[in-house]
Amino acid sequence: MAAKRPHVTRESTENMYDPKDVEERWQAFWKQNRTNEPSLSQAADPFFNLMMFPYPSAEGLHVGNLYAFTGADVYGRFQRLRGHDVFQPVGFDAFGIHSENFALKVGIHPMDLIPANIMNFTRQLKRSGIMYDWTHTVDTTDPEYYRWTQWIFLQLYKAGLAEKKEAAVNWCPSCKTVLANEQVISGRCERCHSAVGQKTLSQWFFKITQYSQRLLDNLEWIDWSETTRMAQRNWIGRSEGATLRFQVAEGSEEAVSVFTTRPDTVYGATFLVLAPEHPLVYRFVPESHRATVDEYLAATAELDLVERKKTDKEKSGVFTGGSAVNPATGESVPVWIADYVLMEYGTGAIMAVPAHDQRDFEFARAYDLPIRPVVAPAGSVDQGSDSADLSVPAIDAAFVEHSADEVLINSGPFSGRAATEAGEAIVESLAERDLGEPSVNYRLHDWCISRQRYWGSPIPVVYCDECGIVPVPESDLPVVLPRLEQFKPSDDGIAPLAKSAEFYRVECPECGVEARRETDVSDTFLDSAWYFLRYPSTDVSDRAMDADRTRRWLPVDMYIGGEEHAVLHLLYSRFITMALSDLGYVDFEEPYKKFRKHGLLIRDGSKMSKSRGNVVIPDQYIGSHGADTFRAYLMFLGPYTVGGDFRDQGISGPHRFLHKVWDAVHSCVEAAAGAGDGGGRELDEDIERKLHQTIKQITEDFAELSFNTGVAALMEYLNAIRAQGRTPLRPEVEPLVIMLAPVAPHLCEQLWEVLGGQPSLFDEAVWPEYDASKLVADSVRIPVQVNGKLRGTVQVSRGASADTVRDAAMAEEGVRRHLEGVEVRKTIHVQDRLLNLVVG
RNA sequence: GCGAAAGUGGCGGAAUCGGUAGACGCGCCAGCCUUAGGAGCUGGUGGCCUUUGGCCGUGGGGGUUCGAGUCCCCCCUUUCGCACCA
Repeated sequence: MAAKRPHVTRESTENMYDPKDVEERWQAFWKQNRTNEPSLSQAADPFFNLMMFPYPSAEGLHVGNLYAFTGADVYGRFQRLRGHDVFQPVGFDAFGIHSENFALKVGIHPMDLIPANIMNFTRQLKRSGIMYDWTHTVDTTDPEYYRWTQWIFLQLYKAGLAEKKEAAVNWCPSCKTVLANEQVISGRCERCHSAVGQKTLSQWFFKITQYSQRLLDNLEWIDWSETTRMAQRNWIGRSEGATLRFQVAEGSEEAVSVFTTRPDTVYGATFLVLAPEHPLVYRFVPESHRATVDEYLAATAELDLVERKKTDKEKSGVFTGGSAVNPATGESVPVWIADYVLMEYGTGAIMAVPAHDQRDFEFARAYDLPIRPVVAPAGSVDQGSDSADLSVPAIDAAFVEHSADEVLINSGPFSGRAATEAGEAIVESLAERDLGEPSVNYRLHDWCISRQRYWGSPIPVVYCDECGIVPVPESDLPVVLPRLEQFKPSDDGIAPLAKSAEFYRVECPECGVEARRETDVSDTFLDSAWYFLRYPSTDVSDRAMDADRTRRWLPVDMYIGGEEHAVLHLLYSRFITMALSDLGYVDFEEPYKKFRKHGLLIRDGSKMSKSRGNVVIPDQYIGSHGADTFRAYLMFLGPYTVGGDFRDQGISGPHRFLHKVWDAVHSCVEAAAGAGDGGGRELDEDIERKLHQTIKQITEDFAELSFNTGVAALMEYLNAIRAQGRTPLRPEVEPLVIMLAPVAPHLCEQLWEVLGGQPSLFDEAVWPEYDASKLVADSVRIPVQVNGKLRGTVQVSRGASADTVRDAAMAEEGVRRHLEGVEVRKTIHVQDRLLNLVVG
């Protein structure tokens, strides 16, 4: 039996790693010493590390929340160890339909439920060791918070950015409230997935569309995940084209405007289609057609958005009986109504060019309307001629190409010109007769913020018969949400607060006559659109934001959150910030310097859900393994920005690792005490190189949120220390403790102290720097290939010449065998990397 | 339909200015230590074969190259956005 290698493991059982003890001790220390509370008014090197605040559900903290927070926390602690003053607050996004529905279900009032949930969340978060500054939290349901949400509404109102208007809005029949466009996913409510209908109601809108172009332009330079920027770009949906006017009769003042991206095809516009909701619909309907039109409009009104927006259904529509004038040809074209034209996009009316638009083509086929080709495929007609035949070709689809190669036909003076260039010329000529102009259209809509629900911030407005809409004076804020015992939403679109005379009866702030409060509450997304602005100023009671602190801490340095908010929260908060910037309240227009999305956790290969019964309860694992192990496992199980698969068995790897780190540090200190030195002897060259390589790797990995490879590198480094087969030395383990600290903060605080450091490590320790000259060895082992296949390796000194390497390679048995009887025709040598011998 | 990302051992995943594929971890196997072990330690672990050696191998098929997981073309699959957007 070979001699046993000395174990790094310690024999003694005192000083066993007990996560529970260690974690409780350091959590108490942090609290007592205010370790996680940077000086908001004086910090020299501020770094605002923000994570999306949770909705405090009754089920408690979900492992998905904790995954997100842990990654953000590792990043924040890393920045702190690198010398920044890190402000890392947390709060609760506690208003909203979700809480309200849950409260209705269990019969507990949200005003009782939410504080209990928040307490529970707070307890769970504190256990997990996240570096929150608990002295600066927000709770969106606290009147001291939503007072400023209401204040923001007033600022936008005064600036003309909030407007009450009657509009066809999305109505969720199950949540019994209107929804913003962003909350309708494929025709369904994002909350409850019911098919959304449409209602015409008077609602408050924020004019986010006024910011469309700026919101789009800034996407070019903000440092965000590319996929998120893409999602916003798509959502804003800019398209360039022209607005053209089809007069109701030759020379009439009255006209139907259409938006088109293909003005080059206007000569092929053989009919006009209005959305069923278009205000001019009845302008075209003679008595003879009234009945059929009525019938069609009634039928479409019945459809919910899921039905209405099905793209695979047959096109349906009805002839109005009227006609309008094609501005290019001067021809009279029939006006139709069809539900494939949407009131919410463009002008709610289109010029139909069946030959060159697939939808128009299908509609024309269904109703036997004329199809006139005006764009010829490249090469099919001679440039400059107009010889194409006017009969409809036997095509079964619209021809939609339009590059510089396609040529216009049947287009009067524009025939024979390239499609792209002719389009601009046509618009120009129509503009001369005031029948059109170039225009840009956006998909983005104004943000409907009214909600006919109870659990939200009241919209601070009063309606007076004398004065009209009167904003609540700022000095009267907050408009407090009263405790209503009956707060069920109703089908009629009337908000629960409308049943409380005590709430809505009010004197007009301007003239003093009896008036009525707005009884709708605002969208939860308004609460969350500005919460990060409040964090540094939570202890300031006379304004939303303290100017000095805002300047010091904002914009946010790093924001980490889920991609699901790519077009909701992230777009709204950009808009609110931009508006506040224009109003002079902040001096930046983009709220987040950097945004990174994290991935999603799945469990054993499938999505976590209550119905599958595979939801991970963090408490259970923190209880059994400790928060540090749980954190390390979450960070290790996959790439943070992609997500990963949570498997119970996997947690033991990081658990063992932390135990080994504990043992290594203790045995180092014990041995050093026994030897009477500090354990601070010189490192071997190999381990020193490994250390510097590790520092480089971890520093780069943590900076780009690659926590899984970072943790792996720490494990590898510890393996290298242990493989030396002797008691670890202080210069080996000390950097390990510092670099592991972001991941396992409690453990490392303890070990830092064991090493003789002054707590807190996060105040005292300095993130190690690597020495580039120590990254590589003097001698390197490089692979030798013959015809690209690996045949051996050789050890040569760094920088060795091709000849030296080849000589060494020739001495290798495995290489020589493959060179027998053949001629080396070519030698590829990449210095310090590889030698490839090409033989014939 | 459009757009984006991704397909690597039994599993989670490393490695993409082209240069020793499978780091790290789980699991598994063997040994040690133990009254015992679901603890700990040591070693091994992509597949196949005629096993001091060799062949194959990163979804499939082509290509470029001395050399391809990585670059190019085609195809398949999955996931996620958007979706009658005029």
